[in-house]
Amino acid sequence: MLEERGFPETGVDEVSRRAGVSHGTFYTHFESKEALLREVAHTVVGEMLAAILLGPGISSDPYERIYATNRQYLASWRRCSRIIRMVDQMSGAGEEYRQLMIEMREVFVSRGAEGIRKLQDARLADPALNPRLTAVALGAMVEQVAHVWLDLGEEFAEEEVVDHLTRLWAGAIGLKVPSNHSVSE
Amino acid sequence: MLEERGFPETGVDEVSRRAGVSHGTFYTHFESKEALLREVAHTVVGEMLAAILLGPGISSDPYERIYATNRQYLASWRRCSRIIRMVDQMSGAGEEYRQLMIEMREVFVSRGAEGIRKLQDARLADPALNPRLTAVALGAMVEQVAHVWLDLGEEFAEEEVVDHLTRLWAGAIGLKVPSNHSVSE
Amino acid sequence: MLEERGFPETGVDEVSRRAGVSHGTFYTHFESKEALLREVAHTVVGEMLAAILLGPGISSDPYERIYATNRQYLASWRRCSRIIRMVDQMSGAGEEYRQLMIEMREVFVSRGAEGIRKLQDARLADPALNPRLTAVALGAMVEQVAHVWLDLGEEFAEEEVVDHLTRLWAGAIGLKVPSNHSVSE
Amino acid sequence: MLEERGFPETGVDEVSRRAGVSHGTFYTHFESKEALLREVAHTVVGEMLAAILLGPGISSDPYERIYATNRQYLASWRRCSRIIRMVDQMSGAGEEYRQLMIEMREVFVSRGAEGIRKLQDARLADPALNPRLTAVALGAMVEQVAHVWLDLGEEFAEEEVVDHLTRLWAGAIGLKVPSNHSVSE
DNA sequence: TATGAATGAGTCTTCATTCAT
DNA sequence: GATGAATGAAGACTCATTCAT
Repeated sequence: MLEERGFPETGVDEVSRRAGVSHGTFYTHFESKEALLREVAHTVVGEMLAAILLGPGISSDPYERIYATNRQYLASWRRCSRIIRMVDQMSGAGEEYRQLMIEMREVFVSRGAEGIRKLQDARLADPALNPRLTAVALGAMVEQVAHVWLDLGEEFAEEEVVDHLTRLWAGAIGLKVPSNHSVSE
Repeated sequence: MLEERGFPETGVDEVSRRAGVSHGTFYTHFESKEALLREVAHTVVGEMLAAILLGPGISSDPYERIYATNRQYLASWRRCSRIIRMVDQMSGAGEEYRQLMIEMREVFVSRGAEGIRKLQDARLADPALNPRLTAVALGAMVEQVAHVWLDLGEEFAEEEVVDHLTRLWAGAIGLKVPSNHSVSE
Repeated sequence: MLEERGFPETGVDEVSRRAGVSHGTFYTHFESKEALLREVAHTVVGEMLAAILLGPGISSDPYERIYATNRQYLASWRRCSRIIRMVDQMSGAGEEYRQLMIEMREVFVSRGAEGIRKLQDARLADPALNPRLTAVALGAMVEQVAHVWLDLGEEFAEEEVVDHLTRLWAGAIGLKVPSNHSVSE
Repeated sequence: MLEERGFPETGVDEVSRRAGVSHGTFYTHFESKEALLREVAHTVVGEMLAAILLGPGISSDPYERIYATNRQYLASWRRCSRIIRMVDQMSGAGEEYRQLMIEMREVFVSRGAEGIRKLQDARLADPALNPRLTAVALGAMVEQVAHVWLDLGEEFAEEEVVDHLTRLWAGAIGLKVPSNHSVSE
């Protein structure tokens, strides 16, 4: 319910009530309201990372891999978006949260950068691109599309979203889109 | 200071103190705390829109235009990011703010989609792309890069960021990057 | 509008607005909000007294006189009730208002007592009654009936109310109700 | 202390302080400041009603019964007057309070009217009187005398007040005062 | 360990009053 | 004299936190 009303707007009473305990009991489990967010944040970020890091070598085809990762990411985001964004919001207020966001993003970015670098080495991607900056930008694209699509109600079919994100990503780094990949997957 | 601590965490007292007036005076100017955010939000969104809508026909070269728009956007974002993101945060709580975000995004998205459609008509962009979804995705990329770069402290040179965003955007839609645009420019 | 919302609930702004001046101007006319009530109270009490003291020797028939006075009182009350009751309310808070109520009542009571004494002397009223206490009680009856009837919405015809008050008053002091006074009069 | 300063002038802080708890605790017991008045009002009205409805068949002599009821009423009023009048004051502002007053009065009035009707049927009271209007008027007399005497400081002996109220009431309805009831009783 | 009454700092808001124009 | 922006004390109410049971 943190994800529904935001951290400052969510009261300890409400949290406790939904957990089926008295608000007094809350403090046997968490040192403070902030400690709750800390815990939740770490848990969710962990889940997010785990989800992404799992689906690795489904395929050796670069395009397939990008596609699989994007699909994965969107699925994870659907579950975690509210909390992640809440932590992102808090990053304006507490350095701890800023670090948490940076850490989380770092995993995605470094994986993405590594992948791009390999494609460049294999002459499959534009060698002029800064791998890290490119990974940041394309990761940002996927993340923000997830938000706009899932949270702000842009109406697209999931297939179409994943397909486009992958095409755009591939096109952006100069990876030729294989002719056998159609919009309908 | 709204942008520093977030809306719920910022007290009317603090706003007033920084404005050098008593908290009573606050209510001479704003009907309520919410009215302040409303006013600020509309103002900032207006500025954002104005800034973007200005720089039009700088060039007829599609790549140049994308480049100019990205530069423009980043400059605007630098001034407004905190407020825009605050409104975005609030969009989870109040429909009004959600609408504001949607409206603002709509302007960017529809302009972008229109541009993409024209490029497709001119055979300069991949005709298989859904113009709107593409505009959403690439707009999201620019927006989120601005956030990650400016707010979360990824260290890149501004030139490099603008250059890459433009390359990626161009590549994504299949616009061939003219040879005379280099990363070091 | 004091009479509509009560003294504590009526703001200086509201008073000023209705008077068509700025709230700043209020203080050129009244020293304070309390001064306003003081002034209004004195004025209204004055009107009330004036109204009653006017209609004197309409008739020499005691019953007629009681009747005329009751009718008079009800008419005055209709205009002043809210303010009078407000002052009565305030009498719990400020001695000044208590005095005002006492003064006002004193005029009615002493007139009433005087009338009763005369009737006793003329053997027309029960000589066992304490004139003052009787005047207090019967005055209280009229006053409170006015309130219950006019303010709390008991549904009676005005004629009937005046008639009954007079009958009751007359009967209470042992004044024989002349046979030619009917309820329908 | 509500009774001392009136509802609008009494702060939650003051109530809490006198109750020996913090103002925060107030809201553990009452949902709002208004809820306090509501509760107090209902309680007091209940007490008032209970007190009156108790003393029933002390005697079968009509005069005695009127006397007993008046004494009873005055005693109850002494304890409740301030709160009752506060509710009466509030009846100008909130319909709920107006209803409360009307309900309370209704009990007294209907009982009084019933009594008068019986006396009329028994040829002991003036048959020309409207029982309800008469009950309203005489009830109003008792109520307001209680206020003037107890709250505004008219100096009378309690015995004398009860005695006179009874005489006046009896005389008003044409009930012959038995010779064995003296003023000094 | 669980509870929930109690706490009190803190929040938004109102309003009588002042004062420079 | 009239104005209305500014003031700040005060009000009702919230809520994270504590603690006796």
